[in-house]
Amino acid sequence: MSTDAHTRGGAPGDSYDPRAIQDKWQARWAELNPFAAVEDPADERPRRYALDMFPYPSGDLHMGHAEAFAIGDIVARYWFQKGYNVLHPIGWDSFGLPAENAAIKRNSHPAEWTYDNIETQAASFRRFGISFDWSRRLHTSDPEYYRWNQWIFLRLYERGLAYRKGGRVNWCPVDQTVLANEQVVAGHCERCGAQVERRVLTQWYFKITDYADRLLDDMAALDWPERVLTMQRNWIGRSEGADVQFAIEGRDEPVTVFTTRPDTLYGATFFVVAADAPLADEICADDRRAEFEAYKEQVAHESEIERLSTEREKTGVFLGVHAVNPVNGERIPVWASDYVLAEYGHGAIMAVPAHDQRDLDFALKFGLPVRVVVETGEADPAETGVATPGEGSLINSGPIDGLAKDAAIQRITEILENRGLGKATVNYRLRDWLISRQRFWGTPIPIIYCDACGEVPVPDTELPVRLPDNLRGADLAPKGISPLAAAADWVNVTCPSCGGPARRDTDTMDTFVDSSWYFMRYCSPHQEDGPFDADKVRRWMPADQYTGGVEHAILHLLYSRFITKVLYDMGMVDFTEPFRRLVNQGQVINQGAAMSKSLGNGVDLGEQIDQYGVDAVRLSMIFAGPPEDDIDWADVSPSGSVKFLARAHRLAGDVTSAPGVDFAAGDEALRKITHRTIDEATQLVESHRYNVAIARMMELTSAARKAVDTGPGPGDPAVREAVETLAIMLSLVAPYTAEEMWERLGRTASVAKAGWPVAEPALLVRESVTCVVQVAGKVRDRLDVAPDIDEGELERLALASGKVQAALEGRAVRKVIVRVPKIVNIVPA
RNA sequence: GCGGGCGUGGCGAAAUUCGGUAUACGCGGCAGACUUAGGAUCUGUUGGUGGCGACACUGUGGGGGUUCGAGUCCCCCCGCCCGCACCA
Repeated sequence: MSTDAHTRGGAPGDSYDPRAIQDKWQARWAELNPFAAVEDPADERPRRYALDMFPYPSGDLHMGHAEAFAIGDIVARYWFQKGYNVLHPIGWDSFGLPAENAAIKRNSHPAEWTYDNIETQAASFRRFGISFDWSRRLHTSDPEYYRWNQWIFLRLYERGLAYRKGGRVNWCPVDQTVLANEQVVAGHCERCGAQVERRVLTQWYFKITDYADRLLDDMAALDWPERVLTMQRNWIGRSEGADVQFAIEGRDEPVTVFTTRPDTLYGATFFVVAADAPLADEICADDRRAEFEAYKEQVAHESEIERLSTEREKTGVFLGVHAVNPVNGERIPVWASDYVLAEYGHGAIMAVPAHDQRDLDFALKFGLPVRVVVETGEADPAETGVATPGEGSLINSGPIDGLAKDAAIQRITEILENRGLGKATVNYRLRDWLISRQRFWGTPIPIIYCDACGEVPVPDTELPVRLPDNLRGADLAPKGISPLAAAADWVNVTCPSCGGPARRDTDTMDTFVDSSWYFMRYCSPHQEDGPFDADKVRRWMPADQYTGGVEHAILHLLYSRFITKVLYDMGMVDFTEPFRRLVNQGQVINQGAAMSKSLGNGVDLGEQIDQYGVDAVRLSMIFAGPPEDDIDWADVSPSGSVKFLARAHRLAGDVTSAPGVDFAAGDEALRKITHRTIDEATQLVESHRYNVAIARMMELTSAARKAVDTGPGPGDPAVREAVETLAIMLSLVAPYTAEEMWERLGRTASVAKAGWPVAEPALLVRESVTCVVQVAGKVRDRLDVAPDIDEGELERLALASGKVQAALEGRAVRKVIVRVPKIVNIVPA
């Protein structure tokens, strides 16, 4: 017999050996399959859908995955314990660039790397003890999955929501593909960090802008973190205002500008066109051409960083032409500048320097006039250099003089509309979703180009358009066009419409298309005649909780909401929002910084598990703080978690009463603690304060220990009740230990389905409570009183206290506030 | 600059719903028990200052306010984190 510490203080076999327990129960769970969702429509238990953001299969699971899935698993396991019919699926977001890069490097096919990693992660998930329904596993790179991406694409195409257009797009020079606006962060590629370039290309788009208002309005009903909702709101960027037409001298067509302040139209003293907009080129006067071209060149070469700096001085050139203010006929000079964005609004603005800081900066730099048209009571902007964008009454503005801002906006808009010179309108920052990618490892776009028929959709019956399997290694190296273009056999097809020679689209879809509906596929993952079974989706969706990282606050979550609304409009689903509640877990960091190779502060999940066991790692993550807070692994004590779990485990071995014993005969003091713990822990779990719930479990553990050692003893039924309660509650975070405890208690697996305990109200009643007695707001005494003590009696007791009298120092009592039974505050004169 | 969030012991954090014992629970520290030993385990203790002590004073970023009573509500300020960033 070894002198191993764990064997002291208990019978042989009492040692807590996480690894042995893990191996044992992993095998048992594989047989029991306790977490399969039940599809039987006759099953009338409440249904719950616990959804986790599915992983990308890059290598093994890491600490971040562990935390996210541990949190999601608490919710799922709690619902299982409550007896609900729970859907808790898992799959892989398995298309994407890293697989392609790995294939190039290893001279192999992306599928090899991808599916190897999926197997690695699947094994790790099983080891990590997550309560998945493994029968629903899906991979977006399977043809059985991506054929439905293509099917959904075609439905959008039919509805005019998928369309091709030419235009300036974001191009990542490293990944050699275009990017959606959402994938450009501060001018850099969201994935690889390279500085994004501009290219003019014809690409496929999804018309998400048609849904801008619904995407905004429907947020009201979502139980999501405020910051995510705010980010989405900002991203959509709705602003109300008016389009106003300005005639340009020498141009037949007027030019429209968007403004949120049509009330300041009389204050427009110049006009600015985005330097890189075609309009600037078109209207530039001959004698200004050279100067303009030089400026355009300069703008084209400045880096994003320079461009984005708000500190930077304004630049621009006069284009030698004039615009005419539609309301007063005034001629104002037209300038070109890079502070006006070609992509937003109409790429041109009316400049009102008195009431817009950017316009004022420009006016002061180039000596343009400043005219105040809103009397705000502030100093003259031309003098101070500070624009006055606030409220006030209109001046120098003809028919709208004297009106307040809102009335003025309304009036001037009417005038413009009546004269056909403008109209009230809404503008959005949101752009359509660019989904084409010039890469291989993704869903082929199901479109064929025919010289005779043009753009022809692949018929549904010919789906899926499979990726060719003869491209590998260097064939996939980025060339600026899709590697698929090199697969001549694949590209050249006959036109589905006329039978003539035709070519496939060689781009693949953004992988965010794959992930924008996978949560519906989980409801019927093997469906062969559609993306999902509508009845089943109606039954399970929307997801009750969605757990994952905040990095998807805009991209994935916005796209998923959009696709859901499109499917709703198609009559395929009966809900308009896919995720009721969203939980963003914090990051796992180490020593104050994100884990990174360059810092050398990485923590390996597998090593942590080897050292402390799965349960201790999970417990440490959950106990460290609220789910949304970052966890600094340097502040966490997994060995402390092991200690606690070993204590709980030992307790289960100490219980000597038989399973099924009548708890009512047990020690009342311990029973009260148990039931109070049940009551509090239940509320805590439901309000997602898992760290506090664990604190309550620790207290129950200590109470049970005391009862065994120095109280009613290990045979008391109350001890069994306490330890069984502990095992069930612990099963949410430490499933292996809980299962082993359950078995040691003589119960039958699985503890995961044992049923969440219910507190008996009679045991929640307190015999006495502590009443705090304050004098002038300071605590002077504590009294043990009956919970139902009456006010007069409590006041009398409080005043009778020697400590209170001492604190009063003979002063008269002016006032006594009594809040039975918890507090008495005595206010001296 | 705009928007969102936050600030509590040596550390991670409780208490914030609905104003009512600030620091639960854990880590770390200190002391003790059991030990050949302890980096195991168990027990006790642990905000600060003063006092042998019962205790007293003080304490939730700073300042002010409301209240019998404020970590919690209101106003101002300071600091930190996140998002957006010339969006007309």
